[in-house]
Amino acid sequence: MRIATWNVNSLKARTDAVEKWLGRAQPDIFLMQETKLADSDAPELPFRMLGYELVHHGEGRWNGVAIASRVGATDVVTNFGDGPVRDSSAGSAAGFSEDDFDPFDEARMVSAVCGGIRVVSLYAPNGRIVGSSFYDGKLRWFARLRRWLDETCSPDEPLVLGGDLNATPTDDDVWDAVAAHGGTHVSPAEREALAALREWGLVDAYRAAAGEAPGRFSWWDYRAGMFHRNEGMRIDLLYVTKVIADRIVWAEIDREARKGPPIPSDHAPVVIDLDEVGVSFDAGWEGALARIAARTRPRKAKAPA
DNA sequence: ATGTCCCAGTCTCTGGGA
Repeated sequence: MRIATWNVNSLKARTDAVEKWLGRAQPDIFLMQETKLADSDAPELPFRMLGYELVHHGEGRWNGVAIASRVGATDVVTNFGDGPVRDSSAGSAAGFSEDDFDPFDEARMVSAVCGGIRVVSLYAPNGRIVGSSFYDGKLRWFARLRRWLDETCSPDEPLVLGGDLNATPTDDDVWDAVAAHGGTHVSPAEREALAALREWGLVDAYRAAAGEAPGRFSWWDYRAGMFHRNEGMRIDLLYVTKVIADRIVWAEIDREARKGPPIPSDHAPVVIDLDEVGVSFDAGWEGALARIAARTRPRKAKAPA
């Protein structure tokens, strides 16, 4: 079982790239973010031609999350079950004052049960500036996510929560914690929000498999040659329950997919493979994580140019 | 190095978001 997540930065602009990548990577379950499409414009047919059922939750111009699955998709949940999001197709929706911003008006969460696993595709708010209402909304969004887990999910079930979380778990996940983003993505409150997910019962799948793996990022700004200098952040995460974690046999961030031409997304896909048989967590957390890391062999970080 | 890319409308440029 192969599961992947990728912020595609417009599925419309990236349809060809995504199709090619699906043909090469062959994920069974594929989470997407920033599709930037209305549901009515979701490219269901191209996905169906490749054998995937597409579950799309969008609003038009911005945001948008989706799940493509070739192992079925049932029990769909959007927006934490809290009701419809806005329509940002038209320009009238453009531009929000700080007072208008509400992350729960936006298409940032979709979930389905695929192949016996509950999967959740997430696109966390950016936050923009620490202390802004956008930042406060980001923290409220993370709190809602944790409450949704508390109320609807169990840490004992097979669950994969993945996507662009727009936050780095630790300083190891950012090229320069001081230079990064004027404080967002690295702030203590954002990291506490991620820690609250792990404390609920989730494991950072890539970190568990790859070990320290310095310099392995999933996002690089388009500007200033940051990709070629490998100045990025690991903000695209797959957080999984223990019953999933103990089946991980391989994990990778597909840096090749961040290269052009044509113009790529500014994010790279994150991929994990699950075996049918897992290691046991019974002997203890650290031991299980060490065994997961021992049997996986992600590539080394590419040296900066 | 305030360096790019995506979107829609004001439509070969601009403003907004990342």
